[in-house]
Amino acid sequence: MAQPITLRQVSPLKASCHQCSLSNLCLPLALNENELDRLEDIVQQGRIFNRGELVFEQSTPFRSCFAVRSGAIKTSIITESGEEQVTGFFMPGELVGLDSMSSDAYACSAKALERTSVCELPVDRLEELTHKIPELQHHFFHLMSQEIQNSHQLAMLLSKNTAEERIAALLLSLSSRFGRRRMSPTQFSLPMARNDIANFLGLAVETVSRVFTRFQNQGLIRARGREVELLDIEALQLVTRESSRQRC
Amino acid sequence: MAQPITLRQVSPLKASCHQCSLSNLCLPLALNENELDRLEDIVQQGRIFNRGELVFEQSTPFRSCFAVRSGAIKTSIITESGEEQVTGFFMPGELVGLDSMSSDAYACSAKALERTSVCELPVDRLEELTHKIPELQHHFFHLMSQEIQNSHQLAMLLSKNTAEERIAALLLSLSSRFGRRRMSPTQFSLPMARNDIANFLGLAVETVSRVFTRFQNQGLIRARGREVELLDIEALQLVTRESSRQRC
DNA sequence: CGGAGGCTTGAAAAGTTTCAATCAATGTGG
DNA sequence: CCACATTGATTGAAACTTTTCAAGCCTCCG
Repeated sequence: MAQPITLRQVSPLKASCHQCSLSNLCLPLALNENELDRLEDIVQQGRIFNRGELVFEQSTPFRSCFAVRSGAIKTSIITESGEEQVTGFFMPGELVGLDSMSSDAYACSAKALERTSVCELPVDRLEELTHKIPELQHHFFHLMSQEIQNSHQLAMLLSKNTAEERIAALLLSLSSRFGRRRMSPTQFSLPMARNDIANFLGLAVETVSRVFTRFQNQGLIRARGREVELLDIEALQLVTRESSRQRC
Repeated sequence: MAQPITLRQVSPLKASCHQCSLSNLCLPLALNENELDRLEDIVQQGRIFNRGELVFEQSTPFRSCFAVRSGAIKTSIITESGEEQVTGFFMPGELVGLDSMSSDAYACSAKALERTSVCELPVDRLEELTHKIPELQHHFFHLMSQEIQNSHQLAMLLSKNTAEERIAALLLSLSSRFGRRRMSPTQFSLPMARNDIANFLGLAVETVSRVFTRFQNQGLIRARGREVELLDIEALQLVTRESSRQRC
């Protein structure tokens, strides 16, 4: 009984953009059957990275973008002085590596925060394909543009908002990103350490810790280590907009 | 004698991507003659905006990107609460509007900081063309990716660096961007007000002012209003890397 | 000339960082 | 299997940077 199934799955790593649960978040959006097939041809699916493993490393030759299937990835830049700067967290359905498309080397390193499965998209073949399929090119422009906007949002958060506002914003962002998947938007496990959060948000670890406990005392969240429960989402949203309220 | 020349220039606004002095900064990079012609067909050159005029406005239909020919543009987002957040300054040879390519409306407003000349690139026709010319598509991916990296750089500056470091970095950035043009990298006129600088760098105007005078007292710059002279570029570079030095 | 806006300066207040110490959780080796 | 080392998270108090508020100055332009 297993035989015929095995035969049908000769290439098990190749046959699933069609039924991938991430498809509307990830690339295939707006492609027809035929085009999806061509996309699948170039996608290497099902690569697994364990917690702490590098998906790619800054300054090594840029070959591929990676779509997160499950798990989580953090990207970071090592500055000349050796400091790490976390530039982003990537959840399932999100595409890592777009910021490297302007050079021959990766602009940042990408590390798996937990056991993580990704699809690899070699850029040279991807560019060929985007050239052949206008919708895919459009989608790619879309994704990159979105990345620019995200980064602007982050810059805004960092330049204008207090520690509480930044952390509330991060929690809400994670919540909605979990929510888009089948997971609970109010109760989840943070894939990253306090250190990563602090680094990403431009704060000291101690500040992050203090804000978490402050939120907890105010009944906004319940946090034990990386386990987080959002108890009052609306209040958290209010926190992120606090900066506005004051100036009106 | 003028007649035949006039005839050749029937469309004076259309005939200059070839000899444009910005061509290696801007789009035409790596295109052949024929391709350049096709690019020129879709580019509307020579639009002029006066100081303070909007090149495009946030939330209005997204139609075009704009390449700065001369002058300077600032982009900014108006948040729900009505605050302005400056997201970037664009100098000659730079492309404005890439962050809007993910939606049907402009993600930010673009305002001319001084009398500014731009080339308009309608996106629908641009996407057609990038589809036809792989090099142009590649170049566009390149530009957008660079924009992501720039924004990450900015986020880094905002999250990790002091007021002095931020301002030194901005001055050096402007310097190198002026330098790439025919202009002096050490003596120039800031196109933006202190207010814009402060907003962009996430500081209070007063802080910007103080740092300027501090730099002046230290002999790093000479500043009178918007006129700036960089007296000691190496020292300024040291300032930007000060954060590194401390941690080693 | 006078007003308006932009720029500068000072002093107090606020928020965040830094330093230091403690605690909890986890894993290792005796 | 328990003591111990290690790592990450938390808490407190002092130090520092930046903001805020307030006032004055300069300059450009009607």
